[in-house]
Amino acid sequence: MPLAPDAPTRLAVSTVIFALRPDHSGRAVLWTPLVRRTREPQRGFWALPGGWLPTNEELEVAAARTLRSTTGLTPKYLEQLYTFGEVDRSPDARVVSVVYWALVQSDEAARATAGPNVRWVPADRLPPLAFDHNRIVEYALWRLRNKVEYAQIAHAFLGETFTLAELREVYEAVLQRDLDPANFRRQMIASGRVRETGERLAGAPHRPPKLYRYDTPAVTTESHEPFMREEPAS
Amino acid sequence: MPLAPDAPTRLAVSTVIFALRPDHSGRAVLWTPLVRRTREPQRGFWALPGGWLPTNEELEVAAARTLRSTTGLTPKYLEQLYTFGEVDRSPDARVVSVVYWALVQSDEAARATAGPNVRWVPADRLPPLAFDHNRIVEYALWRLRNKVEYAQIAHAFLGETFTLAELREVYEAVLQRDLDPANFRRQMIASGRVRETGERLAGAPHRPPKLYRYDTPAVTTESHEPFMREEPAS
DNA sequence: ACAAAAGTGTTATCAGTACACCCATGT
DNA sequence: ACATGGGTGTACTGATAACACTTTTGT
Repeated sequence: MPLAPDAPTRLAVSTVIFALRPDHSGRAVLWTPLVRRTREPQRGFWALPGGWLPTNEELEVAAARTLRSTTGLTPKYLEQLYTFGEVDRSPDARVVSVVYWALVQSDEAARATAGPNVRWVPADRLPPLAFDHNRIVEYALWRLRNKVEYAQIAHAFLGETFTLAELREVYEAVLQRDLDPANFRRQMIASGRVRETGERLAGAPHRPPKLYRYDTPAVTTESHEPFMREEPAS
Repeated sequence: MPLAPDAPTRLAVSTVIFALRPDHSGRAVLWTPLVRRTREPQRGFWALPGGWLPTNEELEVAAARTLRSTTGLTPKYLEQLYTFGEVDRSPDARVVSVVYWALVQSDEAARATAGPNVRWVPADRLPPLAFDHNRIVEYALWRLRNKVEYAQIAHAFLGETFTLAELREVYEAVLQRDLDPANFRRQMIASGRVRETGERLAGAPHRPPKLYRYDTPAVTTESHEPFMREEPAS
């Protein structure tokens, strides 16, 4: 069905959400929550959480609001990903989607409500999604894997304090390869991304590891993104 | 003036254009063309080329079209930059702008029409622009400077063939620092980004340099962006 | 004592950098 | 011949990677 040239273009906001969950073997892997479409077009298909952009709401706020109302989650990291606007990406109307990507803490993801219209799936084994959402998740995954190597975002999957083994587990899950514990430790400490809390995590049948916290970079050199936010709007 | 919640949100496409031009001392520096606003709001201010998104036109095509119709230029590289949508970025209505950035060849920039409503300015010494366009250009500059270090975009400023000195001049202009000619040569050749044409550039009072051309990477490993285009729509 | 993970030390390799030096051309 | 930029050689340095080894806990 060709679009009338004067038909309005609709503006939507969607978010690709990532969280770490153990897979069947206990290893942490990336999962993403999807919502079932309850109306046409593409009714019944799984899709990214999102919605139309209200005239008086900021893009990032709309992203945080829609993902919370559909999945119950509050992201610890939220960043604009890309704007998808192909003329034919939705069958009925011209829809331009400003897509964000978000990271949520693992324990929040664990207690997340997964009702009949919310489903968590491994991020790299998606079912066929509505519209062009498969491609969007793949791009978000690519961005996450890229960005985790140079930016301080891995701690967004973790709580306030964490051990270096936990942090390394995040990197390994995202990058899908094992990292040398010794070298990882030195790199993290040298990077100044983390700081010791002075406490240790006891209880395991081995030497208790030190606990670290994310170290807000004081006045480091040039940020990686001029207008990056530390905390998402919510 | 507060916006009515049901007022429509308008969708615009704009482009930050970069080209290299010699400054007063003959060194190449980045310039960008601006267009004068001929209607309210912000009439008389200089702004990025752009326009409203037609319902049946692709985003990237709209970017290429509006920049050609206002500046007469055809970009050699065109990529989405970011979507700016703050509620108050335009005084009268909610305007969401999908912004692209473009690189144009130097000789095309040289013969570009610079009428009374088109003005070229050095990219890092902008006058006060309309809306949030200063911030947008700064972000585009940051992206360009970042991306030139890992992606094969520098040749977009040059013609079909070029010497390594010309290519180095591009890098030096973008990065604003001198590069060692010997090391630059080795890095470029080792990267596989360029290939010898077999020809040389004679006529100068010194050893004639070899001419190179951009080497389309055959089946290199993982691209830097899953859905990057090699050629812009136009 | 032992298993297991935390944490340290040491070395090899590689990319980036600095800079000395030779090469080939037009004047 | 000589000035000028093209082009090659080489040595230094810092980051990464590989892996042997020591430390500290619960059982």
